[in-house]
Amino acid sequence: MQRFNAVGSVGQNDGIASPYPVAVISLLDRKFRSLGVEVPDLGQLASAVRHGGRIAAHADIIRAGETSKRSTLLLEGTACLYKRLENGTRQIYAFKYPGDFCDLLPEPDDAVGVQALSECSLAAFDHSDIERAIAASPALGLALWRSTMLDTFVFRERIAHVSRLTAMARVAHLLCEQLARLEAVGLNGTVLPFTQVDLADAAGLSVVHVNRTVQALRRLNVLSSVNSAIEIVDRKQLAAIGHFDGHYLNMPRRLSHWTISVAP
Amino acid sequence: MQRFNAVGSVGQNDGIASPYPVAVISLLDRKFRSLGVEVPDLGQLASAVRHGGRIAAHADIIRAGETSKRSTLLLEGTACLYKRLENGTRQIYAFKYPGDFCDLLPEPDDAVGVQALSECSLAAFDHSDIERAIAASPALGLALWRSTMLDTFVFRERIAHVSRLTAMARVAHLLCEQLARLEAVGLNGTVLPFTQVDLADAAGLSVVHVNRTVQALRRLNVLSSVNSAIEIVDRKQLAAIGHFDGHYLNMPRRLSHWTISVAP
DNA sequence: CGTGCTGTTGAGGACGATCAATGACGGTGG
DNA sequence: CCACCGTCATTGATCGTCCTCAACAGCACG
Repeated sequence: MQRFNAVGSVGQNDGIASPYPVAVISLLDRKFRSLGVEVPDLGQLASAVRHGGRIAAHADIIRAGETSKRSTLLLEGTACLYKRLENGTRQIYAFKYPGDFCDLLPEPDDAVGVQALSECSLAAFDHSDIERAIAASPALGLALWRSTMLDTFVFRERIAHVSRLTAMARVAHLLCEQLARLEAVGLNGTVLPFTQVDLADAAGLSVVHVNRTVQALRRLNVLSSVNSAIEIVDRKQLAAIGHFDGHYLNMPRRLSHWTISVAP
Repeated sequence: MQRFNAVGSVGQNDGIASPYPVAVISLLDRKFRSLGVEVPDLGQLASAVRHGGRIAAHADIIRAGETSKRSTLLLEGTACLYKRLENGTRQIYAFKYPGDFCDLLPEPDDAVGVQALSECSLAAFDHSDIERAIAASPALGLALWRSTMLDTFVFRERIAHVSRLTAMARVAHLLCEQLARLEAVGLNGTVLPFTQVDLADAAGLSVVHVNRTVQALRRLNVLSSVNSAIEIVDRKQLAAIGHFDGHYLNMPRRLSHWTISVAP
C-alpha cells in the first residue's frame, strides 16, 4: 500500500520552475477559463511575482491572525483553509489546489489560516500589483470576483450536506467535489491528495468514523482497496451515494455579465 | 402567548411608502456603512427602482430555477435563501433582512430560491441600472463585492458550527448571528422574526429537537418563556452557549482597500 | 532504533432522528 | 356564527448513527 504521490505538478523539474511567470500564466489561465472568463493579458500580472518558494507539508502558509499586503498563489501541491476551534480541533473550510489563491480575501477571523497538506510551491503578489493589473484588464477583476462567488456557492452547498446527510454520503459528496474541482484546473487523477485525517476535519466527522466509512466504500468497490490512499474507482456510484450534483460548480452558465475594474 | 410582530418596518405607513427612493436610500446607506463603505450618491441607484410590491408570507420571492435580469432588494419583512433537497426538506442557507438583496449573485442551482417568511415589501432593479450606478460610483461596486465576501464568511462559519456543535450550541449560535445581523442594519429588537420550523431548517435539525432545545434555553432563562416567539432575554449567556464570537461579521476592520468599478 | 503520523479495530454510550399524537391559534367558507 | 383546515408548538417513546476512549500495526523519518 502506497500513499498518494505529489499532485498538481506544474513542470517536470524538481525545484521551482525557473520561468516562474510561465507556470503562473498557465495556471491562472486554466483557472479563469473554468470560471468562464478569458483574461487577455495575464503576462502583466505574472511578471509581478514578488516572492515565491517551497513550503513543507504541515507547515502554515498563512498563519492565523496575521495580516499581509500580499496574496499568495498556490502553484504546486495541496493546501487547506482551516479554522482552529476552541476545543483544538481543526475545521477545514476548503481544499486549495494549484491555481487557487490562498488569501485573496481579507481575513476577518484570527483563528483562520492556510496550511500545506503536502509540500507546496507558491508565488506571492503585492496587493498593489494586483490592483494595477485589474485596472489594466477588467476581465481579471471579474474573474477574481467570480472566484469569490464560487466559494460562496461551495460553502453553501456544504452546509446542506454536512448537516443533513449520513457520514457515508457526506464523505462521498466531499470526494466528488474535490474530483470536480481538480478537473476544473486540468488535474484529472483518481487519487485525492489528502489523508483520512484531513477528510475527517473537512467533513466534520471523527477520524475513526471516516475510516470505517472509507472501508465501507472500499467494500462497495467505489474506492480502491489496493491503495492506502483515497483512490476513486467508481465515480458514478460515488456521486449517487453522495447525492452529488455539481450544478453549483458550473460557473459559466447563467452568469452575470457584469464586468468590474479597479480604480487605484 | 403571542407570535412575533412585523420586523423591519421602514416607515409608519401601512402600504408601501410612497417615496420609494427615500426608504431605499436609507436602507442601503445603513447596510453599506455596516460593510465599512460610504457610498456617496445612492440617489441615482434609488431612482432606478423599476418595480416593487408586497408579497405574502410563505410565497416565493425568487422561484427556484428562474433567471432574471433584475435584482430584488428586501425593504420590509424577513425572507430566506433556501434549497429544496431531494427528500423534500428545506435547507435554509441564510435569512434575509431589510437592506439585503435577495438575488445579487447569479444562481447556479435550480433548486435554490428565496421565500418570504413574513409579509415582505420589495424593490426591483434592472441589472443594467445597477451596472450604470456602479460605473458612476465605484464605492457602490466595492460595497456589493464586500457583501459577497461577508456571505462567504458567514457560510464558512456555519459549516464549522453545524458539523461540530451540539444542537443547543447550534441553535444558540444561529440566534446570536441573527441578532448581530439585524443590529448591523439598525434593527435592535430581541424577538427574532421566524418560527421554530424555520430555525430547524436553518440549523439542520428536526423540528422536534429544536423545540426541546428552545424549551431548554427557556428553562435556563436565556429565551423568554412568556412568549411563544423566539425572544432573547440573556444575550451574553446565549453567546457563551453558542461559542459565538462575531469576529467574522466585522467587515470594517482589516479590509482590503480595493476599489472596484464596472465597465459597461 | 525510537518517534510521529496514519490507518485500523473493538466496545460503550450519548445525542438527535423518527414516528405518532395533541392542543392552540388564525383564517376561510358555508 | 360555526365548522374546517393548515401552521405552529408541544410531548412521549424508540432506535440508529456517530462520538469517545483505548489500543495496536505499518511506515517514513531522523
